[in-house]
Amino acid sequence: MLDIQLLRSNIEEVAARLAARGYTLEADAFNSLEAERKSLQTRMQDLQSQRNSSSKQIGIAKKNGEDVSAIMAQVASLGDELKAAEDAFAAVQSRLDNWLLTIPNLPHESVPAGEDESGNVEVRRWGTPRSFDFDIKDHVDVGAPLGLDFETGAKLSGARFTVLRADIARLHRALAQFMLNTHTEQHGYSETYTPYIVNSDVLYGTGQLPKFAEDMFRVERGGEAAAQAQYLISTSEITMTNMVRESVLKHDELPLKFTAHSPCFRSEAGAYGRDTRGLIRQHQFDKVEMVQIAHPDHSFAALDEMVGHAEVILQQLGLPYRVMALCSGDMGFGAHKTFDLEVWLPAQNTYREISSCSNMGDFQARRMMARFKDADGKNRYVHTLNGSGLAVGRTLVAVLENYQNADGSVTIPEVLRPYMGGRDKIGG
RNA sequence: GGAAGCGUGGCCGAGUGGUUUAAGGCAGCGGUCUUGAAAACCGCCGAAGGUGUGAGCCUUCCGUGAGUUCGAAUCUCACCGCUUCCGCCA
Repeated sequence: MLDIQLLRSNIEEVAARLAARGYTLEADAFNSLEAERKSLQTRMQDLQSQRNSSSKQIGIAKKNGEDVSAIMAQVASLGDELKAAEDAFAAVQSRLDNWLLTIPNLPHESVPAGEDESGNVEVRRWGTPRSFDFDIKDHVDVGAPLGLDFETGAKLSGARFTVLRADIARLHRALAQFMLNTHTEQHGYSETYTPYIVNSDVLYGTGQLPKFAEDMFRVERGGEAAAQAQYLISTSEITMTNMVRESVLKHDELPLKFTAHSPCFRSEAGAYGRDTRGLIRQHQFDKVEMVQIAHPDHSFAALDEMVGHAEVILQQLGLPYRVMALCSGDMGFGAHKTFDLEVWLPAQNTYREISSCSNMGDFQARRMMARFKDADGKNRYVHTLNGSGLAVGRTLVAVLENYQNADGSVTIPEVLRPYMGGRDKIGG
């Protein structure tokens, strides 16, 4: 959520910055709604003030045994008038709030201008794609004999669901374990296990609601009608970030650094026909996520650090990648600044997104009322950051493709061997 | 699933219809004293919002939401959460 003060004082500049990400801010509509809010709020508070002082007079008079009928008569009509004023104000305020919740975050000034992913800027590359002396397969064909079973996944749950068996299942687990251990033991994150089902409030906090309900899976309890809608998490960013909602942290406990390995559930409503082959785009996939709750002065340093943490995973796995600075038109709804990591997939002969690390600024904090008490004693909004470190399914894809051998086996990257019973390859 | 109890500021906790402007304590901050610290003493000390150049003034908030009332932390209803006991259960 944007700072409403900024909209009041400088809506033209806000509109210009949002235009860079393809969002049209209706400035006139805001200004008239805001004018309405102002007069209604002033009137309501004025009436409340009258009621309070009259009621106090009645209390005092009664205590002194005086006649109160004169004041009572004076107050009689106030009730209805006040109720009407309160209702009118609440209606306008709620329209204003609901509208504010649909406005995306402002891109940071360092974000390159651009309309879509073609405007993203490569920051650096690491590693050299391997050259193969045999005809390579994609991960679907490499994985099938090793236990990557799309057919059974579809039988159980439909398209975009997968069963992993045997060595593939273990390799998948090994990847997640390796990532989690690296972030907790070397990068200072605190391991977290969180609910996979959350209340809708929480999704307003991180920005999935109200705009992106169609991307989520909504769940119902058996038997009774749900008191409140609940959803499967689409990333553990949601739960880890919301852990600090509605709280005031101490400035010296920042930054908080959380990591979790969790499944992620996405309806992929807008993705019909895209990435239908293989593991790239699933309704259910695992991800090791990093979240930082940072002091505003340090959030950009934290973002660089977090990108580095994700890079360490790729480097240790020996997977070539590049770092992309997302342009204004390609960033997510709540992002202030985003770097994507794209891993080399030889069968597609291209780099594909495997991690996305964002500084959300105070956008989520304002929605969540997540604050900290600064050294000067003032409460301020924290900055929130999140990043994949990494998407486990896509990392599995990258390992299968980059480490495939002519005989159909797959070499296990050295760092994973302790998690694989010491073996150096699977299959073949 | 059944029963009972409870929900008040960062924390503990008083308050059961009206000068409550939420007592008191702890923690925190500033000061006096001290070589320094502790102790003692003095003072400050919830949040969100509106309005104003400003000092300030005003509104809202006692789990959430409705209701009763001139007036609600306090009364009524619903919901949420927590605790304890019983039942069931990985």
